[in-house]
Amino acid sequence: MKMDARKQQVLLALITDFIATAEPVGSRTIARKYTLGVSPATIRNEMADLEEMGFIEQPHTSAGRVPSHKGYRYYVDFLMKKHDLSRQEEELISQGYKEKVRDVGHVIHLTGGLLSQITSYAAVVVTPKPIAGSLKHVQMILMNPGRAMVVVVMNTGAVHHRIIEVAEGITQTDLDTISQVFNAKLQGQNMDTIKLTLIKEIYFELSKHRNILDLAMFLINDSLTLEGEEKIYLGGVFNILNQPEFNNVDKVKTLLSLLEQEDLLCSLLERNTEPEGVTVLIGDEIKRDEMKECSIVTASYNFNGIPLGSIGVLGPTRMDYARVVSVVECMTRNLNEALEKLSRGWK
Amino acid sequence: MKMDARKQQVLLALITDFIATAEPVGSRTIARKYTLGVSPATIRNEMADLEEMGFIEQPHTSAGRVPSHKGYRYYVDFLMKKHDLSRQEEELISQGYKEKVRDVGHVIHLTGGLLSQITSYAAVVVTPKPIAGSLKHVQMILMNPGRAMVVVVMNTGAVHHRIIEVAEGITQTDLDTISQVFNAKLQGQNMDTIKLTLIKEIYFELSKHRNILDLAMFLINDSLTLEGEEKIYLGGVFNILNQPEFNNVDKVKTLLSLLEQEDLLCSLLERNTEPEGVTVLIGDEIKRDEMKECSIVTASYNFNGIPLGSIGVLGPTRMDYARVVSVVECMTRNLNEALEKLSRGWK
DNA sequence: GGTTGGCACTCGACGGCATAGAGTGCTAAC
DNA sequence: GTTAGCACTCTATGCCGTCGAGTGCCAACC
Repeated sequence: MKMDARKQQVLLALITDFIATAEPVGSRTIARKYTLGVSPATIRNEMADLEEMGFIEQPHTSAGRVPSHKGYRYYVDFLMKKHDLSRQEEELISQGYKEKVRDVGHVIHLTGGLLSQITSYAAVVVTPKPIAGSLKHVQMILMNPGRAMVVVVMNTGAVHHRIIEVAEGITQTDLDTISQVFNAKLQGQNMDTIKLTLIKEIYFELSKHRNILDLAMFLINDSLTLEGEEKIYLGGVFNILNQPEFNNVDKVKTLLSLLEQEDLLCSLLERNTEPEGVTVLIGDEIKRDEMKECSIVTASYNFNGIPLGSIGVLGPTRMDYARVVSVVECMTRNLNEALEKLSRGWK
Repeated sequence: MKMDARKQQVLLALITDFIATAEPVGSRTIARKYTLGVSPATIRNEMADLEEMGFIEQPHTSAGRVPSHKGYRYYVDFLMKKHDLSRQEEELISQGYKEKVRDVGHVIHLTGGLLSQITSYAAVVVTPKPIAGSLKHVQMILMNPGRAMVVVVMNTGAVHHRIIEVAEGITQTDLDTISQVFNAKLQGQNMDTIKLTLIKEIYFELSKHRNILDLAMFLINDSLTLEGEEKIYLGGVFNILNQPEFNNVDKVKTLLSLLEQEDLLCSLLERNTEPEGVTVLIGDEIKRDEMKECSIVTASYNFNGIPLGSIGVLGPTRMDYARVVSVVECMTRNLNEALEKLSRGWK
């Protein structure tokens, strides 16, 4: 069987209607609401074909049709017309970013809030990976004998810190020395370079301070590997409870228990394959049984061309893809700009 | 009408049973399951009295009785027997804190996770207020012309940072000078003292650097007032969806939308009046209509005797108060110890 | 050959009804 | 003061019949 223009029209009408109403769509409804110029009987025939092709399915014999995941996929790839955001929405977004921006974490939070507010679905935003960006400043502070705090500032504006154990004899002066060497040698380098090529150089430089050499090595190997420190912003979860597909407490429960596993959420968001642009994952494409009735729309945001993290929207498979994709695109642009501003200064 | 010993027995039995089963409790049930030595008819009479006194109520004529908020309050204040935690639970908690502790934020996260896991309700933990504790180190880093990052490290191990705008002409050397003065003058002071008494001193000290004086003043007034920066850990929300009182999606929705308002949650947790020990807020005592079917058990944790923040458990009014109070007490103790360790070093 | 109207059939949603069961309050007896 | 008995109330449950939306198929039509 071949997909022709009229089948596309019917599929488009059906999905559009289902997204709007959440009710199975019958042939009569399509004939009445969408002017295809044919009778319900004809549409019934087309629908039977579409069902055979796997694009739509029937919850039960005497109900209308509902899009399948394959149907949504076809819709997103070929049929969907992105409509531009309304004046009002554009306004809301740029207004949100007008606010005085304090730091990266703040911007992330802001973005998540806006995203869920505008789309009425749940928003997920992953904060920058520490390895992204380059090192701006390292400072070590002796908290009390045997314990020091390492503070690392990245050029992205992200600040990471960690408490480490040091030998009892180490003084703040020793730590200052190390900090200075680190700053001199490592400033402006990105994390990969730091780990791979510069260990030797520092080793040499610090050899005159034999007593603190071990500490320095320890620092490089342990403290600066700040991996697994991504944080996540999750907001607007109550939004998706407004969706009729979540009027069942059990479904809400499985979804919520999944959303509380931050690391899992991170890995989901990082599956956006396209470097530029928006990725849409529909239903079982997420490869998680608990989310087979959900879809995720993600995009990654950049800083100086390096992908820092991702933003995403999570909703039911019956999500308004056209709108959400537009919003995510727009938000990514705004976020990139905001980060740019944050790093370069305003005027 | 006067509360006598037998009325107390009946009330205790009724509340115990209701907490366990979530079903209205009838006179027959109490007579059968709890050996009070009297017949159902007598219990019926006592129950009629208790209802008149406002401790219990009837959902409808032909149902058993259910505790009122007043009843729970009486239970918590006078009847409840705290049972010690089981060997297994104690184990679980201390095991959780065995893990290598990285920083304050990490401990907070850990605590929240354990709390929700053990109680099977939702856990809320407020991170330390920046004003608590004393200043350990200030560092200013020029990010690019006109923008600097201020990093403040507290003796509690908390690290706060913020980006500020500075005059274009300011160099890193200028910032180092300011940082040095700040550190010399402010180290070991708490935030209140800093704000109130030391401005003058620094003003004097820096007067030789006229050009950066304005910046210094700005910093003190703006950047160091890190208020409103409390973060919150919220976990185990899906737990309370297991409670039968939340099998209605509407209730879940109102609760969730409330829980997403972090500032509101903070203010709820900070209502724990008793400086030492556990505070229980029952139903409408929370003074929030959306939470009139919830209770909150909170306690505040300390560092060197200063209250830093609060931990809390949120569940339905039909919560197992005895158990939760014990757990919160135990967790507070453990958290205090962990913070102590974090600040003093292990051995 | 594609399109259309007609018709029988299917299946879930909804409302009414009867029944069962739990629990109470009252009364009279102990 | 306590207890047993009894009539009464109210909800939950399950069963049915009806209604309506929607389909699939068939025959007629352009």
